[in-house]
Amino acid sequence: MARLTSIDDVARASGVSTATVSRALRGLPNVSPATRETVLATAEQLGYVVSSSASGLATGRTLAMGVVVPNVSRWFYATVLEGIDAALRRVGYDTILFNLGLKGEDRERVFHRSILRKRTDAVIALCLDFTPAEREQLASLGHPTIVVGGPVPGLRHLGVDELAVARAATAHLIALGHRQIGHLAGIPEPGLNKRVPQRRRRGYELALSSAGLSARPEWIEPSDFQISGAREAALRLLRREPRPTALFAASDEMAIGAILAARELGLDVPRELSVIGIDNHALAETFGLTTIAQDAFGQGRLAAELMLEELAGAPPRVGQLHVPATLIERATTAPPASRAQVE
Amino acid sequence: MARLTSIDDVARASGVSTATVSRALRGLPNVSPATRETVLATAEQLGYVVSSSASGLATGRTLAMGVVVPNVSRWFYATVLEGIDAALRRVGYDTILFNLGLKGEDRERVFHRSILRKRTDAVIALCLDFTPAEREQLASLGHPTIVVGGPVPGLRHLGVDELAVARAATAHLIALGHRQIGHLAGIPEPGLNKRVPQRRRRGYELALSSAGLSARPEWIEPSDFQISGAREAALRLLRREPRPTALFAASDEMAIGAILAARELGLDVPRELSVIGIDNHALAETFGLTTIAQDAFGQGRLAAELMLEELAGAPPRVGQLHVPATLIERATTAPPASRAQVE
DNA sequence: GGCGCGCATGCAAGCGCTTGCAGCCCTATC
DNA sequence: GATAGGGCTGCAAGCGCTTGCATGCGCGCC
Repeated sequence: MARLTSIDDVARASGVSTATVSRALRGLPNVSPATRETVLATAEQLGYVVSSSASGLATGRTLAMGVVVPNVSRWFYATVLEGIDAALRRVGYDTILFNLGLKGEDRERVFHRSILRKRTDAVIALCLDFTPAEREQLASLGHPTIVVGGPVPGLRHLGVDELAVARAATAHLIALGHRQIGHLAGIPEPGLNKRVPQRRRRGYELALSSAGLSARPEWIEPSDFQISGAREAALRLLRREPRPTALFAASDEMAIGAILAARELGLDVPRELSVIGIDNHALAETFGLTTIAQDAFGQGRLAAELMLEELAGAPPRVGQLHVPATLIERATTAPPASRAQVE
Repeated sequence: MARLTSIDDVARASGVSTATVSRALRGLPNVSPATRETVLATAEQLGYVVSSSASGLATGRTLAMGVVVPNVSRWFYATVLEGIDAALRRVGYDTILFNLGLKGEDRERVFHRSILRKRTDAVIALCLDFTPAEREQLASLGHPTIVVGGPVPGLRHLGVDELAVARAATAHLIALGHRQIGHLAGIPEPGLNKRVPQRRRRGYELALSSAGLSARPEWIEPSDFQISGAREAALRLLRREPRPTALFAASDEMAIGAILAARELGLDVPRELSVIGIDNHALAETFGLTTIAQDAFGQGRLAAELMLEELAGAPPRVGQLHVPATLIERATTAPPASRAQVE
């Protein structure tokens, strides 16, 4: 592989010192307009690109952000990742992906301090479950860190208020007149943040009890956060009698699973069964799904911007950062059919 | 930020030179077992991690692979990305993500030679459409490059044989006895490889003509590769009379859109309409979808391994690399209902 | 007309690591 | 008991860039 053109080549070709080239290229002051222009032109002509290793070594900055994700195929992670990358790309930062894998076989490699450090200026972690050792390593990394998606004790966190979101979803069903409300609950998946399904379930229970209702255990059916698993869970739940008139699913993918299940059972949504989810997943609109929307892309972007600000010297904002979530009413929720008779 | 521990710290603490530390840590020969053990222990104790900038500068290797993707939220890209990352992670390589975005607003930033070079040892690009200038930049990058997913003239490519896959899918429908076969065709999306939808459609046409059938223009309905768009396209197609008895969708997501559309129209799948897709998407099983499966994860892994081999000095394998695809029969295809009567 | 100041530029010392080369010691060989 | 050879180790020169400091120039000011 031929030697790439270095700053010396540019310096020689434009008849100035490397120091001047460096300053000119980075837009630093104290470079005459004429010189700057010459340098820029020669650099362009020579196809010069700064070596990130060399400049990283000299400055101590890598201009790269580590992003730790459990996987990249689920909507939330993929979308947050895109938000992060977009924000970083704007300012010339690179995204270094650390895909832990759901099965977690790579966790140790990432966390055994071998990777996160020295290659990134900051780290954004998505909604993972961390062991105390991992948490400590993240915290002691010596550079800004934030978790997006699910609260992790001891680490700064950015995301929706899971409890409030779940309450709002359930409350919407209650407000429509439903009294028999089931819940497709998330299960704690290995490696993923356990708090998210827990809080969503707790929010459901709180909303019910606030309305003087109580959760019937047989109307709470757990499954993973996937469409297929939720479909099966919903089939189990809906085959039981009596059947709830509405279902709060812990995520849109689960809600879609519920809709599929309902169709298979010949139940009309929303006449015979209302369904609400959380997320505003890409497919939510296709299914006409009523949901509590969260802006995953925006969360990613915000997290990245926070990190960049801190790297630029801004004082760290501590504590939990809650981003808003809003109800989007579509076609899967309606007053219970029975209600018309009751009234 | 406190200075991180450097190789000098380890050297001093273990009473040897930095050269020896470097050799010991990297498992190089000519280090006595005793010394190596001491060094390893002190390094561990001090929490030493090599600075990728410094070692990158010294060796000319960054130990990072650039991965250029159009987006990360579609199944194929996400899955290939996971395959790549898994293969890289195994050998300590990092994945640097370049998310172009479908709208392509960041393309220039990536391609204006400012990013790809000097930070990565090799580049894997996913199924994108490149301008001639971009192709040239990729080719002249001076390090190994490969495209996964769709053939790009002038660049090495790895993926299924699109034409053959589409023929196989269509041929399966023909073999079942279908004579009226429609096609949910992909449209060339901005920034994405146009050849993929084109070849899939061409394969469909070839399969038909091989069987003495001809494609009826009104049975070919184009849409994007998403569930929602395909659903609408399928609704349009299926509302027309006469209606085909089978549909070959250019991807599983499109096939799922078709299934949703059929259900909405009250058509029984597969009795009144057979549907076949391509991919074996994560949702294919949930929908009982018959499909031609391609191993996206494996393609990513293979691409990464090829790049790693070449970086290790192996001679580059040139030419197109076709990976296998296999028919998976599930529940959305069956002989046409009319056939029983005909026979 | 001399002095001081500020701007543009260059010099050179790192940043932390790798690696060719040289040196040392210890063992095997004759 | 020399000698050669090999295994360990250290020295030091970079890798390509950034940046504090010094230099030199031209200008405005008194």
